[in-house]
Amino acid sequence: MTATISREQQLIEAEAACLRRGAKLTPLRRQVLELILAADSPVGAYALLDRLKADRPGAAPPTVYRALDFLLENGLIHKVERLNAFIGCVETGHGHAHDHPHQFLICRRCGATVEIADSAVADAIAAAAARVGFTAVEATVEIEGVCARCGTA
Amino acid sequence: MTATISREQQLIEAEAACLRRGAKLTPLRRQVLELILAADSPVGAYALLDRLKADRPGAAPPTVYRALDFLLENGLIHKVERLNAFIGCVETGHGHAHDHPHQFLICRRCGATVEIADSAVADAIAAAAARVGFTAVEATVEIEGVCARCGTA
DNA sequence: TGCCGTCACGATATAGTATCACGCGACGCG
DNA sequence: CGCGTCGCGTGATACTATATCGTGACGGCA
Ligand SMILES: [Zn+2]
Ligand SMILES: [Zn+2]
Ligand SMILES: [Zn+2]
Ligand SMILES: [Zn+2]
Repeated sequence: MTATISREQQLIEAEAACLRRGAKLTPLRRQVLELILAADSPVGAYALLDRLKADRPGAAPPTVYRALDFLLENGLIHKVERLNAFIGCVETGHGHAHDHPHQFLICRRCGATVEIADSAVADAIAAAAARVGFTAVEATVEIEGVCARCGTA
Repeated sequence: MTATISREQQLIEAEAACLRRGAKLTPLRRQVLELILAADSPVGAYALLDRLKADRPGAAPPTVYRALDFLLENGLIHKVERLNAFIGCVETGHGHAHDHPHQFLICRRCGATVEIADSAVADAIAAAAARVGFTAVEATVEIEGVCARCGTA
């Protein structure tokens, strides 16, 4: 399972990024991040809460939402709006910017969700916005369809 | 107020589109659509419910959600995922397709949300998906930033 | 050392969004 | 008339997210 290696690398990257930013990846926050990275699809806040309760019986909604806020602010995870769920950020090149252009591909059959960072899409969006005098700051792009695996099967 | 004229035109278009599709725009559904078109920003389901209750004291969540489902299925409105709110579709050219490529521009200052249909964005998205073997069916594109009015002010 | 501000987090309550399940009456059709 | 479908009323429930208060740990600074 190569995914395990990638997950651990992501955790190491995350700790490094927090160090650079002066942000504290506390045990609780790290544990929530681990839970998100361990899942193979986006995870809802209450699913995280349930899993968290195994270790921390006192965990409540604010516990997980505060951790999620931290992880979002530090660019370690993203929210998938269509699913009300959270997924780890795969971007490691630029040091987990607070916010970077990205898009999601969501498979309708298997639920797999992958993050891509296509600059042509980002450019087209910025251009379309500028054409009507709108200054784009951030864009949610969530593409539903059928992934390669499900398409051939 | 030219918007009023546009709204009435939208309602007429909506009725025509439903006739063509064999769908029934009942008084309740029409009223919900009117409420959505009357608002100058996207409206939440419970805001609609509150306004609906003025006329229909018995209205409950399923009342409005069923109407919203109908309007969504018939392409008369869209959901803005980032806001958990609904907005009228401005597309009248192709007869309110069940589903057409579109993008939203959401102003962070004034909350104004406008729908555009930029084919360059749609093409870039389809191309980016195809590049990784993904067949795009539908895409949510919600662009946050500053609108022309707020940018110059 | 003592004071103080900030921060992470526990704990309780509440707000906001969406769906389920049941039933009934209107309508269209054979 | 018998029957199926559909629109919608009604009550309950599930799911998602935030508000508020308190407390203990830590770090800066006289
Ligand atoms: Zn990312
Ligand atoms: Zn798939
Ligand atoms: Zn539209
Ligand atoms: Zn504005």
